[in-house]
Amino acid sequence: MTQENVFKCNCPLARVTEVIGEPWTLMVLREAFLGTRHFNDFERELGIARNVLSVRLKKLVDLDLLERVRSETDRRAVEYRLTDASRDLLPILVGLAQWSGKWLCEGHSATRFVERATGREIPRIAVRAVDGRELAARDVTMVPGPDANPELVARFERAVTAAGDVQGG
Amino acid sequence: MTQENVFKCNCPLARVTEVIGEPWTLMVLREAFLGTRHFNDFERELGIARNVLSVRLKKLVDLDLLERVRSETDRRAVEYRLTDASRDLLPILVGLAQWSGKWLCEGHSATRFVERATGREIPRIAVRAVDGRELAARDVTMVPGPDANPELVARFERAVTAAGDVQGG
DNA sequence: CGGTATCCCATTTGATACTG
DNA sequence: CAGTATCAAATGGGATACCG
Repeated sequence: MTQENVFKCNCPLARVTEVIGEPWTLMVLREAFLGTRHFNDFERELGIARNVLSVRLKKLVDLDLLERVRSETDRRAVEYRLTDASRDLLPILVGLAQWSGKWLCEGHSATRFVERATGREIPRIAVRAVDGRELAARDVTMVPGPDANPELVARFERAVTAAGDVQGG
Repeated sequence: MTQENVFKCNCPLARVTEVIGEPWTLMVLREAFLGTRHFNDFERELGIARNVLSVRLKKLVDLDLLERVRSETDRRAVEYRLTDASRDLLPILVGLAQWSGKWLCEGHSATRFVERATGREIPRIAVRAVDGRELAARDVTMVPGPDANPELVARFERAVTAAGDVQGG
């Protein structure tokens, strides 16, 4: 099977690789969150090749993660702006940065996320139950939804009957 | 500048692309969360080429995201198990799946995350302040930590002075 | 079972030059 | 400013065969 087939399956995690799986894309989004709006600024800040940047921006616009609008102040300029969808990525970006800082950067703290109003650090992103309790990996499980493909459903059932510790390890 | 240089900078978000940026890696982790432990099972479930899988597993072990242990039941078999670091990715995976389900899969619900004990759906992953309030993009900002590289620090300062809406758009 | 080695091929990147 | 066009080079995936 080829990569593409897996990604086209009904798994949302697979589909998300379209976005964050592409090299540079996460960095482009970071820039957008940092306030970068213009093609040339993305290029300069990231040092990305112009053709690659062009393709990435197009795709992000296609996916509705960036909005391409003509600047109001300078009619010749174009601005790439965050959308509701990309703004909704904030918990992911914060979570990724926190996780990376903890497990990949080994104590280095290059970036911290803080609440703008108070300056206080954002607590770790966590999985919580409806009542707010924090949940560990073993407390959580995936179940197939109505649109799951039959293969995945079968796998879930096998996994559940085979062992209780699907998550934990 | 080449891609590698950017990623080697002190940005945790950049470093994280080493993990989730590689094609297949997210899928391998998904499999591990689903209980897959053996080389041949990863291969079969994902349809990934063996050489690629080999490289991915090695890297994940290198990064301490998988632990390679000899099976206790069958001495010849090898098991790849989740580690504390990879288990700590749960909020990210849940968040990504939720986000993808909402913005990429357009109403399709192939997978749902539920609390194992109650079967109730996991609420959306969110950024919260220390007191538990949910924060929006505009409420959050990044600040350079002690180990930030000077360039990023300068950019933050420029961004802050230039506009109040670094995040919002 | 758990890989490694090899080959071929497609894609993609980066650099650069050019355009409206 | 905001791209497009082109090209050489590197990378990286897939398939397959082989090995302890």
